[in-house]
Amino acid sequence: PPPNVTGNLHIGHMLNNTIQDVYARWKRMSGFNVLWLPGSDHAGIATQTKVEGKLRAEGVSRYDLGREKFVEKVWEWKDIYHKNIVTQLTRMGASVDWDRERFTMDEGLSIAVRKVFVDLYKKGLIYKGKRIINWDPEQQTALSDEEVIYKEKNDKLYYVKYPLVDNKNKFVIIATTRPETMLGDTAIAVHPKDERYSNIAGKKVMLPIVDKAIPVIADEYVDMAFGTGALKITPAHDPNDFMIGEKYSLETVQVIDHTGKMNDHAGRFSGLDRFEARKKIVEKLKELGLIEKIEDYAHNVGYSERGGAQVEPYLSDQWFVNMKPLAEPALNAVRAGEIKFHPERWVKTYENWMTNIRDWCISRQLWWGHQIPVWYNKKNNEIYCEVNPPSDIENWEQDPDVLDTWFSSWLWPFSTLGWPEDKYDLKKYFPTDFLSTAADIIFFWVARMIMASLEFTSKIPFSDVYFHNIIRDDQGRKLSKSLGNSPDVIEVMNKYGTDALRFTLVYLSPQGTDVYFAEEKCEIGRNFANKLWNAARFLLMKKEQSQGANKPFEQDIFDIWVQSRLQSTIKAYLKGLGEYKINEASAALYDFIWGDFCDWYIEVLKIKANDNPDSAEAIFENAINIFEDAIKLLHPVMPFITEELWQGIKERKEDDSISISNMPQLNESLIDENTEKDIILIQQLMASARNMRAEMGLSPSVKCDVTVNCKTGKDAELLISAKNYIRSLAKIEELAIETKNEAPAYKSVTSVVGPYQLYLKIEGLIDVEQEKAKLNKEIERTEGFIASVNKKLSNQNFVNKATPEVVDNEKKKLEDNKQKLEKLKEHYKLIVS
RNA sequence: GGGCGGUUAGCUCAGCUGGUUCAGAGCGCCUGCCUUACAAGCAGGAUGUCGGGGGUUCGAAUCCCUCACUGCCCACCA
Repeated sequence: PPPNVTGNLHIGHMLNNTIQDVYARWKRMSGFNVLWLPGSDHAGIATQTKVEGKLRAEGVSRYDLGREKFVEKVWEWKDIYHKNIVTQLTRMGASVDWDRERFTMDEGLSIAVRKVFVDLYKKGLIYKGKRIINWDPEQQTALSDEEVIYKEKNDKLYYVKYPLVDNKNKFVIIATTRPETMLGDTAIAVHPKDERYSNIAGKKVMLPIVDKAIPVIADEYVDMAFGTGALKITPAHDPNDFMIGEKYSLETVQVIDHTGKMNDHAGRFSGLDRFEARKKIVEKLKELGLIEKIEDYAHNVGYSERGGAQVEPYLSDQWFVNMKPLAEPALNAVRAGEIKFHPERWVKTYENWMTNIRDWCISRQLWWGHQIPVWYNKKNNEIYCEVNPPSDIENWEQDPDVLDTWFSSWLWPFSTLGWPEDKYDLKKYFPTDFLSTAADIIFFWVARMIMASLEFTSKIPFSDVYFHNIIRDDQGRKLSKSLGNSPDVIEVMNKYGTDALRFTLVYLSPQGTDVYFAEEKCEIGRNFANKLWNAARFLLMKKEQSQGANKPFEQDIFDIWVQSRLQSTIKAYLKGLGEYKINEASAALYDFIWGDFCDWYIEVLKIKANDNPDSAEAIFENAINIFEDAIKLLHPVMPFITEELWQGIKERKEDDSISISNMPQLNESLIDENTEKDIILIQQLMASARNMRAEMGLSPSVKCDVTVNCKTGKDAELLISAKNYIRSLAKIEELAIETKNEAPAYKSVTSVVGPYQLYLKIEGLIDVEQEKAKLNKEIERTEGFIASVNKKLSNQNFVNKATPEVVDNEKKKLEDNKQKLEKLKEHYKLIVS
């Protein structure tokens, strides 16, 4: 999807491009031929506005330059910003195919635009019509409905008295927010059932100031409850009034011109700005005693999305696309699930818009854009609409308007691949698979691409659409230049690293939410990168130190475990990416690499290598292989550091790259849930031992003695298999693993972990009172737990209705905790004695 | 007016196809560690009536209803 050429990459683009890059790299490493086609959009109004602004600062207007010169200036601007975008995309590591880069005003894309226009015109789906459209009086161009942003504004509601023609002492009072348009009133409307006006409907009132008699019509459109129940009708300056005007064949009188100033029909107000005129007209009405009252009134007012000017409903000749026929197949494609939205809820939004779709105003009175391929014959007003200009060009004049930017963007998925020619790229890469975009352009762009694709290629443009998160600042405010809360992406990359930023963004972005971002959050990614770096450095160092110690080593429980964890991680990773939950995929990697591999496996290997010096190199080589798999999985998110590490951990061929290596395949047979559970138990046991040490105030350098009473021989075996690791990692000198059920002879503190009762030997005195209190608390908690399980099990409903496994589980819980309670009580006695 | 979200530890959020990885993570905070990869680190710890109320169920953070607050989108009454 093409970014605009109007400015710099911001943090939202960064997220969007990272997401796209993750999918491109992931699929590429999974054996697919991936095309990620870069490009940029000429962004008609936005760009023209910027360039005009720049010229204005130099004291030049576009009219001074003339159309041709001005457009040249815009191309110059485009070149600068385009370079900027390329630099930034490269910097963030986007693995796009630069050879296929496109711009919406390329020759090829321009042909596609003209072809589409001509086809639609010939099919009768494009027409020119005089309508009320949204007019930007500053840019002096028409806008589509989607380009108008409504904001609440505090205004006034003016109550104006219109005298009856046949009785100048009687009035109809209308309420309006826009008194300046009254000069163009051609009727007054009331509701047919409104008794207040039943004897007035059909009569005439005098339009004040203008002193013209206008009819009072009765129409059900009028809301009796609003204002006075009487509505002034200004067909030239209000879309609803225009409708009523057509219905009753009312005259349209235009009083505001294309610059937002009052025109000649405004009489003595002619030449005034619309807002200035409002004041003057209200003054005049006051003078005439025709203002009943003025109230404060908050209402929604439309502004130009790009320029910010208050939009004027304006009657003019414009080009429109009849959207209904295009919308229907596009709606069906999404409803039928041919195109899937993620998150799915956007389907409703899409349906809602598509079912109420209105004609699209595509002509813009700008100079920057695709000029409409329509020529008018200078002599006979004949119309010529073709991709190429007429041969006798001197006899024709081209329509001066350009097309809405989106009229080229909506062709992007196929116009960039050579359409309308059916070349290799189009055959090979179209339809595409994946679109990632911001939800705010679902109507502007996504919906229209679907419509255009179906209309012109009979194919859907893409099968999956991901609406990415909106990035806000850490207080939840929108990022904006005026607030100064939009981080400079390049600066953030300089400070924390590109990979850190990329990782942080996707890690913090759960599907379908707004993300509160602050650059400090990049510490997450930076620290993670640092961890990776150090882990790799350590593994390599160890491997080198133990060169030649290649004796095969025995796989122990931790070796089986780490393989299982790796496979479980791959599974979660694939699931996350498949469901468009990149945060879950990246969290799975983060947890595995940091929590499992670094915190536990590497620590275990230190011990293992010490115990088996002949196998040391083999042990670390094996670890490096696992690490290599992990960084391959991570590569799509953190391309730079993973490449660097991948090159470093093994000998590589020149020109080889992790980005074209193969993703590790999921091997579910290596997932061993029992071993994973066993290791969790061992980890908990160690944590408990460490905790007891800490609570006893043992210095980390002091070793201690521990006895563990196991419930069964099998439980004991598990500990024996990890005995050395437990001793080392929990700093235990003597570790006695017993299956008997009595406390050791030495003085100790105790704790219970699953089937294990731990006793930590205490030298000297212990604080009996403190220990008693602790035990009491634990005993109470256990008793409470037993009571609640008992209650559950004595509930016949539970026993009968819950699944057998759940009931058995409860029974087991009860049994375990009863034993635990017993042991705790025994120990309590021991301490007290 | 219509539609769609959100409300879980001080902060930012996971969990939401109902039942021990069901109360979690990161940051922040407290304690102790320069343990021979990493102080951007390691070990340990504290903190929540899972927005209020009601319902369904043997069982609800998880499903339903309702209220409150909050964000967004669409339409727009002059």
